[in-house]
Amino acid sequence: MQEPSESVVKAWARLIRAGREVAASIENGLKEAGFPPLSWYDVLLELRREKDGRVTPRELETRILFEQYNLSRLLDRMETEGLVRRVPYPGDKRRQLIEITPEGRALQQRMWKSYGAAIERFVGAKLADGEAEQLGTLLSKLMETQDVGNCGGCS
Amino acid sequence: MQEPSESVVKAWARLIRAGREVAASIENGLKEAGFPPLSWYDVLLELRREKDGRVTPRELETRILFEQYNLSRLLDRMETEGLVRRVPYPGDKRRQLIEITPEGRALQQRMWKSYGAAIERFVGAKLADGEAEQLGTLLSKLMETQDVGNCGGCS
DNA sequence: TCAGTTCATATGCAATTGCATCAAATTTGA
DNA sequence: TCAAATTTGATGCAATTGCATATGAACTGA
Repeated sequence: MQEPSESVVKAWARLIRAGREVAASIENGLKEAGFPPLSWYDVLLELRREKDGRVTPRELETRILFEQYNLSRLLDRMETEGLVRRVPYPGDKRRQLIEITPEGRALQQRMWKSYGAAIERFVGAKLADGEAEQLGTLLSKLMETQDVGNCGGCS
Repeated sequence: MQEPSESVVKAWARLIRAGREVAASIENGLKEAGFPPLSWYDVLLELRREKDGRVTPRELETRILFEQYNLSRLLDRMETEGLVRRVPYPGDKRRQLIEITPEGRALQQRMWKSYGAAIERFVGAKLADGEAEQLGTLLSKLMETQDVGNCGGCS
């Protein structure tokens, strides 16, 4: 086993701490403005990005990194509030499509006013020109299974 | 209100996603190895860093970014497991000191074997030389209230 | 074609978190 | 010096999450 270097440990610690701090600040702002949690926004945004405003729960799950059972219940709550609707998936009775309602679209737009401002305040304003780009690039290296490994370009 | 630039939004999104992905991977490893969650480790580590192995809950709270009531209950669980002990704070009967036990120290050490390896695997191995340093520097800009503002260096 | 497997979603129950509030001890300030 | 305010920590209760498993639908392969 390989011991991580000091700078790696520090990067990890800061990743977690910065993420939590910024997320807490942003969530706070939303809550004070009377909005639901960020996870609701994430769902609404993913749906809004689809031309027909529909996605399967499975797809949503991977996009917003939610556990299946948690998403199922989040959708329950959002459906109760009239923000989304469950509609049958043509040709497969196991599956379903989650569809955003007009109320859902409206909420997403209202939330963005508050959310976007918070992102600018707690992220944008703290970084100099080019640093956001740089940060994004570095973070993307931590994501996904980028271990090509056994078959990188094999024919 | 200021709209965040695209690169800022992307950096924010990746901050959250990368944090979650890496944290999930690491927590998974710990769980599979039969260890408690990371929050337990955080507490043990903070205590171990003190020469006498003691800190007040208030101090812990800010160091590990835990809500007071959540920390109170986390300490309940850890105390039940014999990893920490609550001892009276001399001169103030409201306060207390959390003290790490020998079992707590032992657990911290065992956890580090697994935890350190995971950090190296999911963070260190994904970054080239110097990138961890760079990432840490960028992330630190997002933290703390760096708005000196009203009294920066006033006499 | 049908028994076994896999897939998509839901749900009961326990653990954890969030919120509001409490109780006790200390500090403040008139 | 004492009432009011503040600080520290705990706790009842509701909401959320995690885990295990259920339910029903669709594939798979002899």
